[in-house]
Amino acid sequence: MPKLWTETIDAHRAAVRDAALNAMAALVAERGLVALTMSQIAERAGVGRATLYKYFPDAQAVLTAWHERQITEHLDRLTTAADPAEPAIVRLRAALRTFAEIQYHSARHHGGELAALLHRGEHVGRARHRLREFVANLITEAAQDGDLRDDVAAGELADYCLHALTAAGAADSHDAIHRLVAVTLAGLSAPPPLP
Amino acid sequence: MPKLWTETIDAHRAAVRDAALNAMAALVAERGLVALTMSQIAERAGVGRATLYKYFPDAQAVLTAWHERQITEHLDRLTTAADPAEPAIVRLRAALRTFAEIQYHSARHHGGELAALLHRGEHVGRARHRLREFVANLITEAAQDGDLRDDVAAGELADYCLHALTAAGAADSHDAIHRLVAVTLAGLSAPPPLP
DNA sequence: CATTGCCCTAGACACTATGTATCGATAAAT
DNA sequence: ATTTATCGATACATAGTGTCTAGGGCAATG
Repeated sequence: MPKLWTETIDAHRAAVRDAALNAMAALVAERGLVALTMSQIAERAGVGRATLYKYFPDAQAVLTAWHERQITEHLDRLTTAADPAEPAIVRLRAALRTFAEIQYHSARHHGGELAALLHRGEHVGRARHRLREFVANLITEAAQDGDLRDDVAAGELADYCLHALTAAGAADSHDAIHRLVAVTLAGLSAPPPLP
Repeated sequence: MPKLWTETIDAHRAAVRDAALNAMAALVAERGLVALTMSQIAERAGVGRATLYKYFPDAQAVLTAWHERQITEHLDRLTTAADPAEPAIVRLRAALRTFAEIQYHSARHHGGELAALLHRGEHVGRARHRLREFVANLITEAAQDGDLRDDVAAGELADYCLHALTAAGAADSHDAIHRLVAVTLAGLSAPPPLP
């Protein structure tokens, strides 16, 4: 069984990697992005500084990896947020609500800077793109059902949704989140009155 | 006339300060936020490193000052975007359109990281708050005219608007910006159908 | 025109962070 | 028990930080 070998090794590597990402998030939350250093990440993660360099080449790479992990995790929660048997508009509503909740908690646990960068910036790449496509597909489906406007491309509407819902980070209550989701959905569902 | 003295001194200080902020923006755009250093800012701004420390205590302070300058500048453009004689809904539309244009250009000139942080984060403070209040007032007025929904607080709607329109940074054309503004306004104007 | 203040530049300093290389130690797999 | 791979520690040259001091430039006074 050569499997066991790589399995435990990989498990350890994953643990160290996770510790580094968590340490990074905590440091940014309390000291800001600009002051982020490899030394502090290593110390906070309980790992040798030289060892950390074997996992990430620099602080920017740690930040990028954290982004990737967060967005992947968010995507998992979104995809399991709704029963696949429901109509698209219901699944969309559930996904958007979940996304808003994530933003709400994310803005509180990590600092504002991390939350702000989470769903922007080119370096995020693949995971960010999958998130956008997931929402865009739901929108396309719902539009085919006649539940949403179809005069704007689904991709553009998905961008609109994801950005609008980041306002949940500034919400001051759970009810405010629900109102925000309702307003955002109104932008999607209302057909244009008269050009 | 001791006035002349302070006038030219202040003019010089403002020039150095501006050069530092511009240098900072350029550096972040091409090297990223994490790699921002006082040395590079000073060099790029054509100013002694020790001198820069008399203007800003650290790199974070330069970043914050840049934010403040940008948002103040944006607010000026928004307030002059519409004829005060027009009804509130027209002024709101003009302001939102202007804001979207700003986001579009901002995302291209400065890197994604700076644009992402621009309208988030607590350290921005006063200017950010004024921007929010300006939009909130327009929304309140328009709601009183019966042109907008009044079932959600104007402040929450203002947050929704400003976040939704940051999607303009990802737009790929001028027409896309117009569609985004229309969708965002639809979220504001549509009264809830039936709870 | 010389003087006075102010501010800037430049250089130096001690300290911390970076990135890399090497070492013995540790722990898993054969 | 031996091999293999990683780890922590240490070391080192380079770069960034924050502060201080000395010297120069320039506008406003006398």
